[in-house]
Amino acid sequence: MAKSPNESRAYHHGNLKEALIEAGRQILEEEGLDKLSLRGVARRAGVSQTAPYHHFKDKETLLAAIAQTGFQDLAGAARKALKEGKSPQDQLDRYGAGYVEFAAKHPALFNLMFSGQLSSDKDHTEFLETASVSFELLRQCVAQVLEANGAPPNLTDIRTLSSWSIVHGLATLIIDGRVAPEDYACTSAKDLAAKMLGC
Amino acid sequence: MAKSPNESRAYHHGNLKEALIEAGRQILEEEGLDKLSLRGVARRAGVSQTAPYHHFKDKETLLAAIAQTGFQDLAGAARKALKEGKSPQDQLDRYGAGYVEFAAKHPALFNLMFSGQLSSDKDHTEFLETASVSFELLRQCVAQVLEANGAPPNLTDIRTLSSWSIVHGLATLIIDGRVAPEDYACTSAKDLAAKMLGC
DNA sequence: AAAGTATGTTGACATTGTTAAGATTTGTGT
DNA sequence: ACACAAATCTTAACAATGTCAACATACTTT
Repeated sequence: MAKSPNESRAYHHGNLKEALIEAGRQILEEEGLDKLSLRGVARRAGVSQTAPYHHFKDKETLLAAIAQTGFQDLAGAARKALKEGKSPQDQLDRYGAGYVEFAAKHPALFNLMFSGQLSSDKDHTEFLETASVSFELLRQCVAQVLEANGAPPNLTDIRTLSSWSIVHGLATLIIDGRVAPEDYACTSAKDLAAKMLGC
Repeated sequence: MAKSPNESRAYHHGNLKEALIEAGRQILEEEGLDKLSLRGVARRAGVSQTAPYHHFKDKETLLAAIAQTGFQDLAGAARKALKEGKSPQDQLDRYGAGYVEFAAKHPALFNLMFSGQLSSDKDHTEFLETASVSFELLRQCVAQVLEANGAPPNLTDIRTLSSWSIVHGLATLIIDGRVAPEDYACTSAKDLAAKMLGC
């Protein structure tokens, strides 16, 4: 019933869907979004040009699936930050640094994740749910910081947005080449994030 | 020697270069970046498919020129904020609100301006200079706020980056559909920016 | 007016996203 | 086991796009 990755080449290809997502993500990270073509993905996966259409409605749907894997990884980084943080504030700082670090390490993927073309037209409900996980974790983190500081909890919404904005803004500015960590006496995007959040 | 816009149709077309930029910006704002093709721009300008190549090296160069007009407008909004602000802090708040408002009103253009593809490979020096004007204005603004608060001026760099990050982050989150002003009891992106900056 | 340059057009090519039609493999009911 | 439907994959084809080459026309300079 479920796919059996052990049994080599169980079906025509095994599980092409995941192979296409993986191939697409590789091309994306190696060559950028504009070099990512459906045909190129199929080529790397070793199948015909139109094979992907049996697993994805169109190119945008494949992109959404690739972006979804990015959101899963981003949520993983967030969970790690919350686990390793010594205090609510420390958790929040680690969250921000991890967020920016992720963006700097996967610029094309990060841009795709927040490209905005994936949320409007089509379905992508599953994609949107995955995308909201990191945000919910941030929200919990901010709520704890407010509680620890004795601040009213009705500030949670707007403070969460503030925190998200500042780390997301820094991440995009670095990715797009508008800000270089070296200009701020920092050796990495993560360092710059920590420095900025510490002000 | 110089072009004479008065004399109607002075040359073959008058000044195709600016017409192409204008046509491109229209298509960009009406239909989005993925619908913006060189051929489409040429079509709207009423010229042949390859006419743009006599004014722009390639599509990316045209996009850079379009983005440059966006940075000019953004700098105009910034200047207006600095002129109308009653105090350094008020200037800074108006700058942020204007920044987000501009992004919300020109989402596709704003995304293009910060797409990051325009700064790496090619020349685009003129484009980069124009792009840095808004940033310099923000820097002056932040410096005045610090001075008014008696804070040390060596914080200017990092504080400017913080301010830029938070408004830029909010702008992109709104543009990409990750944040809706209505979810924060705001009627516009500008209002949400003001609300957030006031915390 | 001649020559040269700037600007514009037509034609062509490779690449891309996508659809249509057909072939092959897998699962299902008997 | 076997026929049949569903899933999966392939080839062929189409329109659209970015770009180049070759050619034509308009303007400038002398």
